[in-house]
Amino acid sequence: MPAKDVPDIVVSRLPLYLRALSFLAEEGLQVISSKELGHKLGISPAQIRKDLSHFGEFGKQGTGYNIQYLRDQLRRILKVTEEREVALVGAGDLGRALMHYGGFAGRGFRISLVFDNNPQKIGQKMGPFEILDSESIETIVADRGIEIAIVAVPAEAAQEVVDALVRAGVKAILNYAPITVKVPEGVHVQYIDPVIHLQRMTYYL
Amino acid sequence: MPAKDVPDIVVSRLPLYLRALSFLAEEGLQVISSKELGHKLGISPAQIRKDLSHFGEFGKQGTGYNIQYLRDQLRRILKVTEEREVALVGAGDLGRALMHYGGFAGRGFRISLVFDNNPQKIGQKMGPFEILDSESIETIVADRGIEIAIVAVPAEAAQEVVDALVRAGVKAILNYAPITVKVPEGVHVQYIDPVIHLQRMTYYL
DNA sequence: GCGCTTTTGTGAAATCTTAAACATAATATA
DNA sequence: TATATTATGTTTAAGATTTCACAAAAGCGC
Repeated sequence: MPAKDVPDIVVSRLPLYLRALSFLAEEGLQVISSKELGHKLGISPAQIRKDLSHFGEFGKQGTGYNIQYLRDQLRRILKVTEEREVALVGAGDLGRALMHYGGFAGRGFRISLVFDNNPQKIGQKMGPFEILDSESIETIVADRGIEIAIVAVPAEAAQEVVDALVRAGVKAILNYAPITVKVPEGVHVQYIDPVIHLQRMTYYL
Repeated sequence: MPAKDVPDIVVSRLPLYLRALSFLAEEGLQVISSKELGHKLGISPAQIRKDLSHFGEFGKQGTGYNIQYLRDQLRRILKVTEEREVALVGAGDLGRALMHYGGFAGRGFRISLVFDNNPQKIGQKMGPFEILDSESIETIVADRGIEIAIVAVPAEAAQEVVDALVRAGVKAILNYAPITVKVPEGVHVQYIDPVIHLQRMTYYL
């Protein structure tokens, strides 16, 4: 359905292009060349053109790319044309910050369920949602047909939560817990651990 | 001082090794082979051995790696043997979550300054710190000799904040704002944008 | 219309990265 | 002590990714 065989590393850059194009469209700009876009992103123009060429021909020679058109094409390719429901597990400080984060809307995602295993929190409100018992992840997430989840629980609980999400049919997991989790083939995991990112820079200090 | 010419991509994996080894050390384990470690991390044993070989010989044939020893060596290589001070800019929900995050201690970092530009917030306490005026980033961060900063402000403010941090002498920036920023040669930036990570997975759904 | 400039899409070349394979060394077994 | 097993560090090969370079197309000015 998508394309035949696009390298993962190419796919991983598309969201960066989309983010920049959305920003440029907001600014009211119409057209941008691979050279200009590359300059903004710190990526070579050739790489941008090559990446996009995996999916079709979106530019016009001598002119560049129509910003709105390319943005829409990237949204289609990345399948974020409609807002997708996301289940959030973990109602701690990080969970709350994610809940209140205004940046999901308009970029393809909407948190629509929140779970926690703390009896003190279950039943309470967080934002517009009632915090649900983590025990019910399997049934509720499956019922709603939710495919995407964010895990914001301590490391000790993460694998267990991920297992429940996988059983519920979740196919994409954004894991904030500082641990590598095991998932079956076909389930995707992305990791966010600020310490890992910081340590990637201290080497160069 | 570090090594002659280690590829960035190799350096980027070292923190993952360190994280796993610290966890194993906590568990009381003594020794691990590249095969076992690779299995835990989803990385090939050959790659782990190759990566480590850039920095020296840390293992013993027939046995594997001494966990504590290799952990200590990685801490040394990544220069996180002592806790480093980090300046946090942005005292919103995310900033608060980072402030309260217990995961920095013991992994080489300690937030020790918090800035915001909101007059309502300046002077208030957040955790153990008084929120300082963003206007004073340049002087205070420079005075303290802080080299690392976390940017947790809206996209519109990010470049301006980054510029101030760079002028203050910061060399490593973890940017949570959903925008690519410009920095001079020699300043390192890592990005965390949950939407980017989510969009890297929706392609495969 | 005609040259001049710009910029795309792409095949080929260059570079970088990963995986495979193996000699060597350490340990365990008997 | 000899033999079998395990696992490293490194060399070599394979594979993946990026860069280069250029033909073709589109717009602009005159």
